[in-house]
Amino acid sequence: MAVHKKEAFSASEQRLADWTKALGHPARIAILQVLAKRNSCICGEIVEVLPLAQATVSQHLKALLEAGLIQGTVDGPRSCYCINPKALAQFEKAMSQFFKRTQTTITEKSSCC
Amino acid sequence: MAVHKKEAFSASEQRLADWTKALGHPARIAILQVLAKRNSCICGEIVEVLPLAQATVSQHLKALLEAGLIQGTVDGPRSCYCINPKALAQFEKAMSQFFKRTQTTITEKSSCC
DNA sequence: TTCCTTTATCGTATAATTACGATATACGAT
DNA sequence: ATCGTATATCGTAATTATACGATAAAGGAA
Repeated sequence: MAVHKKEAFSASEQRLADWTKALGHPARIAILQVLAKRNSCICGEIVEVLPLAQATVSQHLKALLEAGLIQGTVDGPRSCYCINPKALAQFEKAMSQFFKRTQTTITEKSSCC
Repeated sequence: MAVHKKEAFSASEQRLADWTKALGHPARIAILQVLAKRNSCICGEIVEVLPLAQATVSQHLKALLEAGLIQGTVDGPRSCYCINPKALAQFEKAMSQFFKRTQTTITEKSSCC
């Protein structure tokens, strides 16, 4: 019983799904916004701002790292995270293509339900 | 042990998270693209196109419905789904605001990691 | 009415997610 | 060398997601 069939979809679909999945939690959205606002690589400050325990924030940071949306150097008590501008730009491009594909052909009257 | 703390975040963060979460699976991305391409309310055709069982596709459709990204009238063997253009437009707007907030202040040189 | 087709739902199994406390780790400061 | 602070990881528990077969339900055709 293969519980995940990601492999059966196209690479671009998988990539977009990975990015949107990483965004699919309000805490991770909030983290990205905090990182962008400060424009620096704080970490403990994130914990102070979010209504979550330190261990949980660390997990969310890991998820964002694995999705490539943030960068980080993790050494000891001096962890440093920041936005990955290149990945975000690619993500934005993929999303705009997705919206273009799903919206342009649909008009108000053609939606039948 | 509250396993979900969504309530602790802002409404706009929750809304964006709900939408991106709904997009966070390649099957659901594929479904939206098929619905957009056909511009009509097929349903069984989706099952033929996707590498998933009918029951699984139905579950994904339900998730997209609950997120509001598609519309559907479900009566008997004549289910009818289609894109929800209004929701997609709102989603697109929220995403572009998100990217604006997270990207404009970050330049290549300011990413410190 | 009786079949057939289509689709949703139920039941179930497995895996992943979310969350937190406790602990380990790693570095700077004393 | 020891202490303190910051952060990642471990262990754990509860919830949700993913997937599918089997079944129910609902309508059209014979």
